[in-house]
Amino acid sequence: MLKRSRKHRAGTAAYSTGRERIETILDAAQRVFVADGYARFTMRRIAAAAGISVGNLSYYYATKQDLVADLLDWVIAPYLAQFEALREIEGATPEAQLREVLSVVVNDLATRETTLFFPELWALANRDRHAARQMEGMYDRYRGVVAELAGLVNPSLSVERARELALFITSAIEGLTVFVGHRRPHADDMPAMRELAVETFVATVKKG
Amino acid sequence: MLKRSRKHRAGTAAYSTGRERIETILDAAQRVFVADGYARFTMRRIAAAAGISVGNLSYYYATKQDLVADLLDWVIAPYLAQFEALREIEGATPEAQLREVLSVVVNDLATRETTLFFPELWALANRDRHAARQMEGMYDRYRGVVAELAGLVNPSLSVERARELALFITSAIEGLTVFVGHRRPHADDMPAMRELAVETFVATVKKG
Amino acid sequence: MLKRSRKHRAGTAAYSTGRERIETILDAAQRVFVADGYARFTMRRIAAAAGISVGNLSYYYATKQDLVADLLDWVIAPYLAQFEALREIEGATPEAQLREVLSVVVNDLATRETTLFFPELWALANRDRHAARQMEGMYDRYRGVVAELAGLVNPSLSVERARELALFITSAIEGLTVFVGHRRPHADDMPAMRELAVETFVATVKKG
Amino acid sequence: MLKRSRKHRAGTAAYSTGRERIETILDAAQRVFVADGYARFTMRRIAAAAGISVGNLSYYYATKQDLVADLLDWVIAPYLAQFEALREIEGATPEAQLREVLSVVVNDLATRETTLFFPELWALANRDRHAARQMEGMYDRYRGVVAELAGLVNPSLSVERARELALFITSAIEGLTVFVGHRRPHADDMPAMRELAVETFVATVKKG
DNA sequence: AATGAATGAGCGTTCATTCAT
DNA sequence: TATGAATGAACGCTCATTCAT
Repeated sequence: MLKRSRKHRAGTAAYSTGRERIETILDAAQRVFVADGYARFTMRRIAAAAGISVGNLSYYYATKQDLVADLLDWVIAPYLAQFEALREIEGATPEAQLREVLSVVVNDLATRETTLFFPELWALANRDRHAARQMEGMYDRYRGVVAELAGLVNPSLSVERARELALFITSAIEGLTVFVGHRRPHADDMPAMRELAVETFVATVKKG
Repeated sequence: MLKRSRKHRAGTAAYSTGRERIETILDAAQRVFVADGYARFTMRRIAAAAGISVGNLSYYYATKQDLVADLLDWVIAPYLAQFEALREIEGATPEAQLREVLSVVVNDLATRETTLFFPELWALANRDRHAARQMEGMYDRYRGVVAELAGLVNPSLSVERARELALFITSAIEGLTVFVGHRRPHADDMPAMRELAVETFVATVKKG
Repeated sequence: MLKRSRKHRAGTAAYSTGRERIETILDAAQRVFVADGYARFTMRRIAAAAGISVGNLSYYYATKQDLVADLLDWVIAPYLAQFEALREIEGATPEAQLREVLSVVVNDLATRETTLFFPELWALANRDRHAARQMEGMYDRYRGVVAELAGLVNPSLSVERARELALFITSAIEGLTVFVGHRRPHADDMPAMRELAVETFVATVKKG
Repeated sequence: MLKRSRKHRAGTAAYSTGRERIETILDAAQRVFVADGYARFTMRRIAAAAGISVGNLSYYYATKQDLVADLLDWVIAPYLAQFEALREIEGATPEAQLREVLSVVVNDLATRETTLFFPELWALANRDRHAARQMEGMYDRYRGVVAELAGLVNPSLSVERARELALFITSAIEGLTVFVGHRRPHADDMPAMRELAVETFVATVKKG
């Protein structure tokens, strides 16, 4: 999972200490969210993880909701950056690019952060409108990349059909997280699953 | 959804009232879990939903952990029953049976209970060993059915390969829950997704 | 300040311990309110004063608002009882009864509880609708007694004029609280003020 | 309301900007005190109302206590100025002057600021010695004016008796604040109360 | 079998205050 | 002068759990 971002929603961050502190906080918040889940994602734990007082955490994020919003942006940003980067692999055929994208995404789902973060996010999105909207924004862009590549691989695809295929393929891949993700019971089957995913979904695109 | 279970509680439950009370509790607990998620799954809410006192809930389930354990069995049981039932569709070809199984499972994921319950379960399984074990037990049996049918559809499949294909197919289908499940942003694409899933994964099995 | 009451709004109080506990709580709450004022009227202080845990206080009064509502009833009740009792002084002329009522009320305002409680209540009533309503209920009945006696003392008074006179007289008397109340700077002038109040306001009634 | 004061703060305030800032702060503090009451009279709210940072507010007033002290002077000053002005109504008889003073005071108590400010002040004076002293200083001068006029209206009054009458009259008038003040339940009876107050208390002075 | 009563820890949030810049 | 940054205590409230009745 890559890093970066700083679209914070609260806090002032005029001084350099403040700017750094926000990154410290978001980093700590991510660690807590990943390690303990949303049920134990408390201001106190986050403050402790960031090495600051609860009062100071509240200074930067007046409400937990604000912090969650910023955290999701912060965590999602590197994925977004990754998708944009994948789009720009030069000199490869569209099919090779599609294969690469699917491979990279499947590989990523086996990282500790991704395996632990996303199921929490899915559950959260079922209860929290803001979280749902932020999550959907990310997946929209992800699917956009896949749909675009699908259209290049199989030019007979209508825009709508390319979108449908991308929705199917990306959704299906997310499902692997729960079963072959980091320390999940079938993590050992990861290589076979990656190959199956790539071959199956490239075939799906070609068939239309 | 069907019934069953009561394994994890300490009490006697020898009287019919006791058994009924437990069912009342588990039913209430499921409603709370589905409606509010694990983060708001509290003993107080469950007691209120069951129409009993917190004290009495504690009589049946001394700890929240015990209740969660029984709840998972209780919720999972009907899915298990469903899988067994699917196995026994008579007079159809193996491929027709496989198509039917995949269709039924995809359809089910769009019900409110399934869409809301499973992401919570996946998240929970990442933190709680007991939950992980119970979840895995269910998916094992589900995959067993799919693997068995895959072997019948394509007899050239080794047992191991059939298992792999079943893991891939069932995992991928679960991923649809998050995006085309009940009231999820792409719920309207459900029919297209169901068809794609059935065609794609039957082809995958045939191809081996 | 007299005691009694038990019109509690929250809590269950089915057991005798619970019933007694509510009185313990209200008594403690009154002591805190009188001793520390509304600004320091906190659930923690009240719990400590009652010798119970914050959690248990919350068990009886789920919100502070509920507790305040009950407290006001609890504190106001004896005053109400006092007014009703004053109405029933037998064998005295209406003027003697009116003099007695005014005397009693002026005397009461010099008690510690009254001097400290009522200014807090007045301030609270300016911010809190519920408190305002409860306070007005009490003063309504108080003024009713005075208006009734005024009508007996001076039968030429219209009902409306008697009401006006009662409003004026009772309001004016309340004003003394701040200056000749318990440990207030002019507490020594209490006897003179009482006589002035009685003579002045009886004359006002007679004059109409 | 007029201006003045700045006694209780530690800083320099030698620059005109400093003096202006203090006035900005006191003005904001008064607005908060009147609008929200002492219970919500917080440094943060005041700073926000004054459009400055909490840190800067602390520069001018190191403690909340200091700010309260200055605020009371600031709010009280215009009332004092008003009393002095009343004393100097030329060309009228003493009785006309007394009537005028009582009328003005009763009218003032119906303003939003007075209705909301004074009950808070009375409650505060019961807990805070400084506040009590400042309040008493103001009322002393107010009563001085009334006592002086009483002596002119009824020359047979001893100085002591004039003081007693002034204490009674001014205290009684304050009581009207709670019931016929701004948006109080009997605000509509204000004209009748004003007339009753003037007639009753002028008669009291004449009678001695 | 069921309740009400109780605890102590923890929740998100606000507070007066301090201090480096 | 003025700010942002920080603390530690306290706020109202909810929690899982325990226990007498």
